[in-house]
Amino acid sequence: MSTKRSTLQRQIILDTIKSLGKHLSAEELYLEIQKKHPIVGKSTIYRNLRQLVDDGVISQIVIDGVVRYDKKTGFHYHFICEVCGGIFDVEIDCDDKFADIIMNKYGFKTNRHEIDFFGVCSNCTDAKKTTPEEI
Amino acid sequence: MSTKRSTLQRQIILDTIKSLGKHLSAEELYLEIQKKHPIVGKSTIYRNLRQLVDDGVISQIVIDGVVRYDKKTGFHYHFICEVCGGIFDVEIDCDDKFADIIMNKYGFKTNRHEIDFFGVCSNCTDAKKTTPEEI
DNA sequence: TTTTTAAGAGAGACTAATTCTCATTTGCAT
DNA sequence: ATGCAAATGAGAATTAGTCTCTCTTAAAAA
Repeated sequence: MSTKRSTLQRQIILDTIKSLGKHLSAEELYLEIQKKHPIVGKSTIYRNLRQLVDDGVISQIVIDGVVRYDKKTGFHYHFICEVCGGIFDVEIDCDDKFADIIMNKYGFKTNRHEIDFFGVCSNCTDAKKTTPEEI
Repeated sequence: MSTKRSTLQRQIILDTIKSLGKHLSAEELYLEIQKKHPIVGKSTIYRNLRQLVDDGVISQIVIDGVVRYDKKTGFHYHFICEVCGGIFDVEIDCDDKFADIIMNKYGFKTNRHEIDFFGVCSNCTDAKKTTPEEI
């Protein structure tokens, strides 16, 4: 991690990301922070988001062309509900075989992968069940 | 597929995508087409790319925040080489268990997924082998 | 074939998201 | 306390893509 000074703004930004629901875009985060801390400018938010990603403190995901930030950095995937648009963290283990299969077939050395699953989340499935005629 | 008129421009765009190396961005495609067919305007390229994606003729991928177009539409994943930046189509079969695992753990119905693998392609691995002291 | 007409094209205005610039402020080492 | 590099804020610039509006043209109808 690079040498950083601790500023009020950076603290506010990080606190907001940690405390809030996940997967906000920069703009959403900006609006959220505006509510309680109008001191923090938009450039500062973009600048800090970039730094936090570079430092591996948070991670960046792109869903449907929109860049979003995720406080979760460890190993996980994402599930995007095509009905409500919700983005959910998914923790399943399918690490194992990929690297070997790809090495054997292509000679490529894989050190990381990302998976986005698309479908219908449980909330939306339940909602649908109550109005089956709409399906 | 929606009703479409066949125009010279659309043909040029589609031909260029089909004939060229894969995974160009809109801008790259525009520059490429400019070389041989300066008739085709940028709006037309964007408009047609969108239509072709909507019609399922080509597919759209986002790599490192950049939207790219892929003439391959069937089932496949992508491998991104972190050394040369190359994007390769990967065809491996790991469809099977995902949907069931996610349904059991989260109650989410998965109907599709995308995987991006990151690592070092064979070309770049070979290049490295010849200069091991740099690693 | 000519005529008609709506889809498509082209130029460039517009928009949204993000980065950059630069003058000002501020955390922190001395 | 002082100095200075790092960080901030405001807004300009950039980028990627969409929209608008007029002109052109593929192709259906006459």
